[in-house]
Amino acid sequence: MADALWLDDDEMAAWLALVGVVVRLGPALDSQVQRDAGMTHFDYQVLAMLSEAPERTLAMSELASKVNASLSRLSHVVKKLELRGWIHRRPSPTSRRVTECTLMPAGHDVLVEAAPGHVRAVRQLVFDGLTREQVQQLTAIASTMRANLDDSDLRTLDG
Amino acid sequence: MADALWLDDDEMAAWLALVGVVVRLGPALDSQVQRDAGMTHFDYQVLAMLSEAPERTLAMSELASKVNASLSRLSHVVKKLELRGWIHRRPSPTSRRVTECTLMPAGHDVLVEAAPGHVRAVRQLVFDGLTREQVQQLTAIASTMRANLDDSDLRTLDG
DNA sequence: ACAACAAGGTTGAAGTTTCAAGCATTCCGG
DNA sequence: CCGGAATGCTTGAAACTTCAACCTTGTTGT
Repeated sequence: MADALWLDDDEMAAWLALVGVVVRLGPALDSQVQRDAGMTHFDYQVLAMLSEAPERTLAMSELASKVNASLSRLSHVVKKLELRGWIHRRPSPTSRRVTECTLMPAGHDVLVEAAPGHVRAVRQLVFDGLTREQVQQLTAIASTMRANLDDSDLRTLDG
Repeated sequence: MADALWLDDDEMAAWLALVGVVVRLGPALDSQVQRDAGMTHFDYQVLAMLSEAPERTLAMSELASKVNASLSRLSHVVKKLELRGWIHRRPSPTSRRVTECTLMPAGHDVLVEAAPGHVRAVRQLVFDGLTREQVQQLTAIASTMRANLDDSDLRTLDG
């Protein structure tokens, strides 16, 4: 391990800027959705994914992977959303170990009401001031990083 | 506000890629530092910032802003780290309402031990596979987003 | 001086996330 | 067809974060 050195200037600048964004983006989206719809950004994503699914229904596992969450986290959150009457859970007819979640009308309504504000927020917080070129650069960069992150899950990072 | 439309294809690609990164980066760093040093990435940052400060000492407020945290969050965490003997808190001699945190030798030791692994992780997770140009692009892009995010804190995003 | 207000911090409760364990169901090799 | 392993999901406890309330100390305006 010859590379125990810290980052060079360019990298450090990028690192600090990135951390600044990562640390603020979540909370910023959270507080916007919270204000507009009384729920978490994560709750919102769950409803949004269901609304785009066929029958507005997905198995827990599929839903979990779409919202980048652990099954455990999702299970807790879905329980909460079910209590609010926004989602319904039932054992799948086709396989007795899967649970299907369906977006209820009440959930769809609240989603529809929250959506415009959320879109505006994403535009303002993320894309405002970026050129079209930068948007494409961002895609490339983030995709590379995403691949790095996925790799490390497997090769537990030890080297 | 005529723009209640969702994102176009380029933007959507960037958005998904970005969310994928944002959602994985924190946990990935967390689990690395957890494994190597039995603490959170956030704990690590606190120790790291103190280690770079003059006298290895900072006021709570300064420390909070360096690690991008609320004072409340920091207070809870510092209490925990103090219990572990890594940090010491004392009222400032110069102003009776500020509390100073100092990194203790034990804290420094644990930090030194964790640092190389952390640096390796950041390199592998973030910079691996990026060209030098992309690193600079990233800085520009993230800085713009950071500015957007900071603005929105003030103008509460209502339009 | 004095009242109001801002700044620096802490705390407890409530909400969220993670962690480890557990249960039932399905798949697979022999 | 049997036993083991993997899959899908839930749960309770522990850890963490946020939120609102509160205390104390400085500051400001009058």
